[in-house]
Formats: sequence, structure tokens, C-alpha cells
Amino acid sequence: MFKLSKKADYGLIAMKHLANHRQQHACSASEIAEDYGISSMLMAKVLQKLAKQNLVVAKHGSSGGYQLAKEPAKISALEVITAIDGPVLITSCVTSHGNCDATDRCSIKEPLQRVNESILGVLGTVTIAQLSEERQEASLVELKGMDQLALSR
Amino acid sequence: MFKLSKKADYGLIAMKHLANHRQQHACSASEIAEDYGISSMLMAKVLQKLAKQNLVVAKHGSSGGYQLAKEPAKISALEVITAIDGPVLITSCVTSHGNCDATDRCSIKEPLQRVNESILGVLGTVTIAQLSEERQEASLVELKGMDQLALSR
DNA sequence: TCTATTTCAGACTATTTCAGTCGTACTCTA
DNA sequence: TAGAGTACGACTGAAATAGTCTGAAATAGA
Repeated sequence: MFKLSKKADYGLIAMKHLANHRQQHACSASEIAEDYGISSMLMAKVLQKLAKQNLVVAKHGSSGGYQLAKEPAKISALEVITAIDGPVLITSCVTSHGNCDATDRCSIKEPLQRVNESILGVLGTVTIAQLSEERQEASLVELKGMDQLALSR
Repeated sequence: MFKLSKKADYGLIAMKHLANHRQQHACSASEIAEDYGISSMLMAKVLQKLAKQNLVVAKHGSSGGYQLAKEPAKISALEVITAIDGPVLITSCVTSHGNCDATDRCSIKEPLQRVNESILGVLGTVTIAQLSEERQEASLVELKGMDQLALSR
């Protein structure tokens, strides 16, 4: 279809949680998992992937856990999603190694790549900070403005 | 992940093909399928779905086939994709019936919905006509401009 | 009216992907 | 050094997807 994987969802939730608890101690995977009613095993897995991409920092040992590696405003949703699910590719053709068996015939590839970039742009624009600020007018208006632009012509 | 299904791909390819052969006779499913090296059974299935949503018109009988129901410029990629894969929903939470079992806790839903709308906007902007015009400067520039807008801030 | 061609519809199978679990090893801190 | 935590890969079951098959109805032309 055209959906985020659940893991990516969880990743975004976790990032938001960490953003809201920046000042405090590191949050353990199970702590976050409990807050949202998700299996702690699974949340741990998601956080591991985020840690591998240096989006969060892991702190071992007792009273350990995870913390954001950067400021929430400097982490985009796109980064989180790609960290977990790999690169965002709208079609399988789009990738560089031509696994599209109709390379020359599949004439739709090139324009779709452009669409893909647009979507990357949208996802890249949204930051964790925007997700976590509860419903501050500024960001919502900004996003809304963008919608209209995209729709306008 | 975050990909179009192959069927949606095929759908777009078929629509483009039909757009390029508008003036001529109706194209049969197997004719299109052969052109792109896809199983004709599968292509038929895809076209059936498109016909059900009134994006193409089917003509039964010998020398029958499919034709576009509207002008290529009036059909968006979004229409084609939703016709085949159903509504585009970035998260499973986003749907109206709350199948997100953490409705009140999953605080990420609301901002993601906004992102979803942006993506719908992008897909709704791209028309079959734009896909089929080989590489006419105008449309490319327009799309490029949109990318930059989305990326800029 | 007969036949060939083509769409239509839905059931069916196979394959791939995804979600989630488990087990074990490693790393800190108290 | 014990307990709390991360790290990582293998594994399983379920669900979505891709693709096939069959039998029917519609149409054009001989």
C-alpha cells in the first residue's frame, strides 16, 4: 500500500517521547513501551535501530536508557523513518540498481522519481520538535500553508 | 515500508499507455501487458479495477479493449492509486474508525494526518498527462519548483 | 447464428514482507 | 559482582501482495 510500517510509527512515538523528556534522566525502552502499551521487546528493537543511526544515544547499565542525540528541531521525520525502514522509495524501479526488468519500457519511472522527491521533501520538513509541541499554532499554520501550495496548482 | 504496490505501478503504466494511444482504437489488456512485459492476466485485473472506478471505459467483444474515460489532464495519479490500492493512509491510526488501540496515548496521530494530507496533495497534483508528455519543460519545471518549496523551510 | 476475441468476476495459490518473540551476549552503574 | 539495561541475530506465525486459473457474458464479424 502506502503506509508507514508500525515500527516506523513506534519510532516516531519514541522520538517524541524522548523529546518531551529531554531534561530528565534517560528513558528505558520498557518505560516508553509501557506508556503507549507496546511490547517492550519491540520498542527496544526499534530504539536499537535509531541508536545505530545516531538519532538517539544509548546508555547502558542500571538506570540506563535512551536520549536524543540532537535537538528535536534538528531531527526530521524522514530521518527516523529511513533509520527504521530504510530509504523511502515510492517505486521499486526508482532505486539505482535497475531491478526494474522493463527499464527502457517502464516509462513511468522518471516522473515518479520526481514525485518521490516531493514526498521526501514533505517528510524532511517535519521535525520531531513539531510533532512534540502539543498544538502550537505556528507550526500548524506553516504546515497548512504547505498543503495549500501543493494543492493549488 | 512506503512504496506503491506493483499493481498501482502497473495501473499508472497502463493509464499512460492509454493516454498515448487515445486517438486510436481501444487497447486490450494483453496488448498493453506485452508492451511492458507484464503478465496479461495481471494487467487485466488492474484494468478491471480502474474500470470499476470509472477511470477507463471497457469495450467488450472482439477488437474490444480499454480507453480513458476522461482527458489525461483531468486524471490525477492519486485517483489511479486509490482506485487500485484503496485510500492512501500514511498510518493505520489515521483512519476514522479508531483501530489504533492507543487512541489517547498515541499522540503522534494528529500531526501525521497533516503530513498525510500533504502527500495526498502532491499525488493529486500529478496528472496522467504530465506522466505521458515525454519531457516537456513546463511540467518538469513546475514540479521542480514544488520540490524546492517543500524542502526550503 | 456461429465463432473468435475480449472483458468480467471471483476463487485460489504462492510468495514475500512484517510484526513480534526469544535467547544469549555484552556493558554499564551502584 | 549483581542487577538493570542495551545489542543483535535467529526464529515463527500472520498478514498482505503478487499472480494464476476458471467459467462466464458481451461483442464484432463471417
